[in-house]
Amino acid sequence: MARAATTADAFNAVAEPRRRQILDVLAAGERPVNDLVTLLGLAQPLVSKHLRVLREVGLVDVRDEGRQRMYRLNGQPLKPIYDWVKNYELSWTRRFDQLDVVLAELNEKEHEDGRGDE
Amino acid sequence: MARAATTADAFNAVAEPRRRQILDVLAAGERPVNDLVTLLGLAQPLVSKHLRVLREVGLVDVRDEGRQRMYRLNGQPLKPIYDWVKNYELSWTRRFDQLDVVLAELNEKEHEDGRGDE
DNA sequence: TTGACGTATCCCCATATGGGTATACGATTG
DNA sequence: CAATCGTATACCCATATGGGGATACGTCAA
Repeated sequence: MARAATTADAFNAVAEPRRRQILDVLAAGERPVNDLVTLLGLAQPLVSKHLRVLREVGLVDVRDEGRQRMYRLNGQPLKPIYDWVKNYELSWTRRFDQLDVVLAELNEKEHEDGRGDE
Repeated sequence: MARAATTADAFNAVAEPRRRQILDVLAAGERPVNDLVTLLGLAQPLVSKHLRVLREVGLVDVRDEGRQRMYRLNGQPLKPIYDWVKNYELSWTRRFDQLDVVLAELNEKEHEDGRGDE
């Protein structure tokens, strides 16, 4: 088996930086494809492909407007990601506490002053 | 170019469900590889490979203990993910507001009947 | 109608994935 | 010393990626 499809879930879809960029742009409001092409400086087919992935995961909605297609953000599929990482919030906060402990031990050992930097 | 390496950043590393599972287990405390093999029911080489990815992204630390290798969680690399998704928190909350608006419009339409489109 | 525009799709490629199996390597035990 | 445990690595595969170029398709303008 190869890597999971990018369309498997929001986790995979959002792993691609360009896709995050697109969402960041859309966060400001609805946009036609060409706007994204210009703003991101990517080839149009590329943008369309990324948009397709985002669509399949439900991260964007489309609306036909004449010959343009307006894409709009839908953050809902991001919630599982948020919920998952949120549980680790302490883990990088506490990290500093642990680091402090280690540093304290080192200090004691050296027994001679020595406020390390970082 | 193919897809970005799984070791490119935490976003990619964490896109794999098994890797998230591993982190979830380690969140409870340090563990040797075999514990993970048993707990996750995966082949040992697979676990080692996933751990390697996590290591390269800095999501886990290792410590040699006799012939075992104790893996410990380090949530710090998850912060960028948290920071990014956090900005979209409103986006799935507000979603419901927008839905309310749509529903309200639909109601109005049903009552007065007016323009088509959506 | 023809033509131009805005997008999506098609085909081609290099890459590296997750999984499997076999094996290598260090540490411990006998 | 040899045998064994705990892990990591080496290979082999099928898969589908992100990017490029060309083109098809639908919509609107002459």
